[in-house]
Amino acid sequence: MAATRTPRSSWIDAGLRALAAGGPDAVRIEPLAQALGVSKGGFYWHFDNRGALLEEMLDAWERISIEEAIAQVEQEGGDGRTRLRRLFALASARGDLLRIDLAVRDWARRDPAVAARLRRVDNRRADYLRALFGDFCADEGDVEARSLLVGALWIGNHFMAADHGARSRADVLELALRRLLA
Amino acid sequence: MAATRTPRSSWIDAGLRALAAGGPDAVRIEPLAQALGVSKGGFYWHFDNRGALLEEMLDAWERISIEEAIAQVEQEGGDGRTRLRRLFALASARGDLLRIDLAVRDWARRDPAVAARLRRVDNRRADYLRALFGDFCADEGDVEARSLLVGALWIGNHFMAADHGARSRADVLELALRRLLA
DNA sequence: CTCCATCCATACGGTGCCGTATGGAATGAG
DNA sequence: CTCATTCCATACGGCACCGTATGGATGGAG
Repeated sequence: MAATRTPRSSWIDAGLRALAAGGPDAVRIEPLAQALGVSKGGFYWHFDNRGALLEEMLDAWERISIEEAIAQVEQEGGDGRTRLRRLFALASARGDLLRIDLAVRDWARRDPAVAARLRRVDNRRADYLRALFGDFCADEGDVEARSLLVGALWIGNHFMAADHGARSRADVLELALRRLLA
Repeated sequence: MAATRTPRSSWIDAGLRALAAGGPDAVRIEPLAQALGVSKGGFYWHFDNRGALLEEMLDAWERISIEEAIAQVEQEGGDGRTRLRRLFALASARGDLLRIDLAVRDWARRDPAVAARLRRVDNRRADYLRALFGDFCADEGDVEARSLLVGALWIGNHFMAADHGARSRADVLELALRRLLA
């Protein structure tokens, strides 16, 4: 075992940054190498090709996303409502993860393999949401509808650009969230 | 005036198709020409460069989106609730327009000029939503929250991949929509 | 110190696309 | 028919990136 100057993880991290900034088409080897201050020589020692990097980027994203959800579960408690609030706040706080998440979601619309990964992650998150809503909602259909609505609110918020007069987007978001937690 | 074998609109339409299928990076001149069965020779007669095509594509999208909204308004009537239902159904029906819309939304996250256009379109749509919800909602904050929620539901739905057990996505969507129209 | 695994620089050929130049084909006006 | 306008084919130079090949550099194991 010798040293590891620019390990795999460096390439994956840089790739995820590029993905967040410009989508999958922006993940190019030579610019990545330049951003890391090296030449692309080492890249092809770590990875077979560009596709292999994309795969491992998605692996990392999937793992992080699930760990993240588990970390939410194991957070200090509270009832369903307060935990939902904390979840929503934390999900918006990690801006870097959020941007990766949004990029992957758009990517999934074009690539079935990515869509399958997204499905796994979203099913995990949906399970968690169902559990939290189930804490204070009796009807199962209601739980399902509210889970979809908070998910859509969280995602859709970042894909809409409308103004709200005197109110800020955060204000309206708060109003909407309050509706869903009623 | 001579003939117009492959007019501007052909290039714009083809560009919008490519945009819907693969995002802005997928709008390349030479593949577009091949798809149209011509060489790229004519393209550079119509347009200065690739950027000019992207601009005109966005012009067309913006115009269509607003006309589309106006067409909804001038549809045969009904109260706010039924018109909201019709709006939601029609917005999902035009799959080609929907895919362009989603692509533009992701694009807007990276390009401020696109974001400005999206803002114009979304403000128009938000105005319409406000008017419809105002038909049966007294509280103004409630109107604002519901408008954001239906918008987010419509968009977010296409960026989420979760399953819902026995229920189909359409079922849950119906449940969520019913909640918002209550 | 030696040696080997690890990582990097450089150079190369290949590909796909951009934008330009130039000559020509098609089409309606007169 | 004549002719100018409109559109297209082809060829070209340039650029950015991919993936490969090859020869090192670097640093820990022994």
